[in-house]
Amino acid sequence: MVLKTQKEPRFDLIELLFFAYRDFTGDPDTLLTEIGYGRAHHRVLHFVNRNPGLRVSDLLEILKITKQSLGRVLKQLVDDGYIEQAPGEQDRRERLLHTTPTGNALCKKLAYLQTKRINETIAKMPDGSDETIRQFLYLMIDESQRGAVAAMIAKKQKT
Amino acid sequence: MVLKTQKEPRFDLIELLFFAYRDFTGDPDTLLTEIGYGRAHHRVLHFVNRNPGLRVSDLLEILKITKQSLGRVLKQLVDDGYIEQAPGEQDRRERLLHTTPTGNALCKKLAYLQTKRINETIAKMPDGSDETIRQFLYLMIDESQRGAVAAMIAKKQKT
DNA sequence: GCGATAAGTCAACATAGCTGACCCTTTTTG
DNA sequence: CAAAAAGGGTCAGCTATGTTGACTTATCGC
Repeated sequence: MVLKTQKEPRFDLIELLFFAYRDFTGDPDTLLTEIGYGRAHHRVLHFVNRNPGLRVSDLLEILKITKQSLGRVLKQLVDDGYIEQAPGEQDRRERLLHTTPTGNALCKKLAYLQTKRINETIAKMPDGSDETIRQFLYLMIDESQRGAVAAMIAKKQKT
Repeated sequence: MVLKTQKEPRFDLIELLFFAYRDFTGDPDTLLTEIGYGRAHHRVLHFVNRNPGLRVSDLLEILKITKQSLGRVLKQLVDDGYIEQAPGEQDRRERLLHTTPTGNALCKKLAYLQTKRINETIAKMPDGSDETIRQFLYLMIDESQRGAVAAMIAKKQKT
């Protein structure tokens, strides 16, 4: 008897993930385009908003992009008054990042669009689905990264 | 009493989706980079493989990109022998697309990587989670698009 | 004082999207 | 049947976002 090394390809979940993620990011994309920003700006704004006082090098670690790539979008966000930088108190080489009230407002607006889609989806599903979905997505993350993600999510939501 | 228009932002699911999708696409990305391809090639190869005899305009509809953007990657895939084009029998203006055996093999290899992650995840979850996840992802898709996605997934898996 | 670290910057390049303007072939339509 | 429409291809140029590599400045820690 032949021993199969794995079941059939899960084209269903592969394709569902593709289309679901496309539409999930489509909502904010529309708004961002209107103000001349892209998805890169969204990511920076989001993670700075969620981690006030973040160091530049920590942000690079989260986004896994280079200093030069970050530099371009971060400079725009700072110039446009969405993000501010403050020297670290202990270590004055650091530029601790945080959103301005305007930046926070934009971030909330973008999060609202995505939350709306999520809430509308979950409202159509049986009770308890929420936890199953969270668990699935969490376990889809590289094991080495799960701790950091869990820590960020556990933070109080300073909206 | 103030009536809230919505619950708090779902930062947990927003962030889980971001990181899960990043790692989900990271597996094939590594392999693709080795052969000089990007995620754009993967998408074209995947959808042609899943929909043999697809017309170019149908592919544009699925990917929602322009003819010119598609042209670049499609040309490479054809030149490299992963995809072939055949004139339509009824309408000879059409160029019906299908993968070659080599193209199918590459596609399977890439699908294997993603399926592995999915299967390992689901193996850690309670029975029945599978259906909840499928339902969630399906409902996250724009309502107008769901029919087309469901139809594609329902196809027999000619791996 | 000196090497390491945090951050910023300049230049050049690649990928993958876009618009606009054309062309060729084939089908459809008046 | 001639003209319009449709399927597909291609050229040129632009934008967004990622990459390397090299260098500067300020500050920290030993």
